[in-house]
Amino acid sequence: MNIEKKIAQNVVEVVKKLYNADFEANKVLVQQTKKEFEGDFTIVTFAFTKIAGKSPEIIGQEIGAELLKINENIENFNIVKGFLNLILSKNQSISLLNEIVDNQDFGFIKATENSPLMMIEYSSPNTNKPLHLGHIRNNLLGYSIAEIQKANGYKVLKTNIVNDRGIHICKSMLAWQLFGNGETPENSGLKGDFLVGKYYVIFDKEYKKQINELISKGLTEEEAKKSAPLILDAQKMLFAWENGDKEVRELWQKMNLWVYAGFAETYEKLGVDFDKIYYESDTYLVGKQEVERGLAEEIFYKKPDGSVWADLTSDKLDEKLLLRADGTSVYMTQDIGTAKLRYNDFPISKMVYVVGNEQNYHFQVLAILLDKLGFEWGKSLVHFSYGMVELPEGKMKSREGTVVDADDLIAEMIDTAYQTSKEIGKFNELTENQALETARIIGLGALKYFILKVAPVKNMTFNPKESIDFNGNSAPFIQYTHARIKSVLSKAAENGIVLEKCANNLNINEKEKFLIQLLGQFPNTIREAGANFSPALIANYCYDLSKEFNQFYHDFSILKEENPQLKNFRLQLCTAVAQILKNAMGLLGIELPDKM
RNA sequence: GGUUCCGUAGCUCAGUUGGAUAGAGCAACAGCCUUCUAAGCUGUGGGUCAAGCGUUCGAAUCGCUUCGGAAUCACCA
Repeated sequence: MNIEKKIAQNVVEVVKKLYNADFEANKVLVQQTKKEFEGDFTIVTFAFTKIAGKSPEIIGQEIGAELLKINENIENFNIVKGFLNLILSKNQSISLLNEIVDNQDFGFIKATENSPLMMIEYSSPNTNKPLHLGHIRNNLLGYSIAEIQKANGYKVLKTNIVNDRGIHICKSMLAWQLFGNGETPENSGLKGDFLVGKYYVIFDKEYKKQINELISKGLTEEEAKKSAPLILDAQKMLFAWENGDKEVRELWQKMNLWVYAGFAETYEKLGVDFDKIYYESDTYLVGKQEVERGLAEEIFYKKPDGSVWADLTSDKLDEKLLLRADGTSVYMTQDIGTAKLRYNDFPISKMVYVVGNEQNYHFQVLAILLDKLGFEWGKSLVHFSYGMVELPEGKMKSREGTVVDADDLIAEMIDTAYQTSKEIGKFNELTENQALETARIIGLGALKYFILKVAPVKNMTFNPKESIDFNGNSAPFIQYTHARIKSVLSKAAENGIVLEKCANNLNINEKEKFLIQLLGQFPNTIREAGANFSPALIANYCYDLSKEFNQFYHDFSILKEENPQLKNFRLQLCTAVAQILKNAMGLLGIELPDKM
């Protein structure tokens, strides 16, 4: 049991004894004492005024005195208004430090045979264009959430549903047939996803031309959009695809493979991966079957034109289309099919969808539909919704060419990291290969941290003109802190210092004590980040810890400390900070270099 | 118009189940490299937590109203 829980438990006992009242342990507020006050943990005593019928100060006095008797870790206390500040013994801090150094996985809960399985879907790209900044946020959040849930003891499966069919890919295919002149990634040197994206743009351009021509001939915009030859051909192609037309299927396969190769490269650069990939071309038919079943069981209904609908008015929502009049499936149909397949494949107890907040409504509906279809897990699905990434001028628009491509951004970040590092002389003692690797870690770290430190629900602004920060609250700052610690530790090793457990009776200072207690907060931070699906909590914890350590680093000597026991202690403290930073940043998918 | 989300310093953002004097970074200004890595440290200035009302011993946090912004309400995925 950790110290906070124990204190809370003690308070319950004390309250029972003093005031003869029952109080739940999880309602006792025990928090790390703020730096400006003396103490390690603080109990808010306002909560007990009604029970005790006394002033918060007196209650603090009384509880404090009793706690002193029953908890040997509590050495003293003080009271400021309604706040009872407990001062823990230095022994407690030192044994906590020993525990952290001893346990490489401090704060992590290991999954067992019986742990529940959480499946996390993220990324879910369309196959008609390259990944952009918005996808980066999705991928980073998805990966990080998966790591955080693993650390919370879940078995985790990362999955991706690839939107590989539909009118969008037909548009690229058609444009490539008409204007491609046999261009391939091999003969053009273009990355596969960019090549396919290029023809998607060409389709759009040509389509617009046709629309404008038709409008000038007197059609309304609406009519022109529907009757332009290109869109008709694309629809024809989709129909042919659905009917298994050999030629169309072959072209489809070929171009999708180009895209997958491109995506694989981007995923690898980003450091994200998947345990199981689903393709909509495999799941949409299953979805249709499920909808047919729902129709047969009168959960859904058919309109005169033949289209199938779900009536959600009893859930205060609208009607929802599930199958078009011509029998083809829509987005929702596919998601039902995908869910069915997944639950057939794995013993999932919780399903998480990492998808942008523009689809809040969609997932609200999906949960209800799955529930209606009799899937017990439907209602409990989690839509991990996140806000959009905006540019200073507003949303990214492909038409205006303001889309920030993932690959470009990654390359730019790494390049900036390389230039900056070189300028300030960080690479003087590194080989070129080491320098490149370090720049990769720093550039990518800066990008990941910049995105993950923001609370997921919020829209965030990204300014491509101002490069992402390498100072202050940033990954490079944390990486730098880690590198410094590693440097101190390796110097200690060079000097033949062998670290051992810290003795209990050391006279450590307040800053050191605070640092240890902060390290002790790591398990709580993981629990909270898991419960709230918030990598941002981890990011900000890493920053706090790094900042705290940097101050410590400046104020106290480590290697030059003359008392050998104290030197050992401080080196152990360094070890613990480095270890926690590495584990915590690992939850964000951010690497920490030993040198920089 | 209905629904959902957001609004905290000039800018970008933290602020944990309601708790102490609302915090960082960037930008500005002033210091600190003969001392374990200056991507660092110290200090100064900067706030009606969008506005109002309410609940509470206590509200940036909870509730209601108003204002501002975004998303969605597609036979697009």
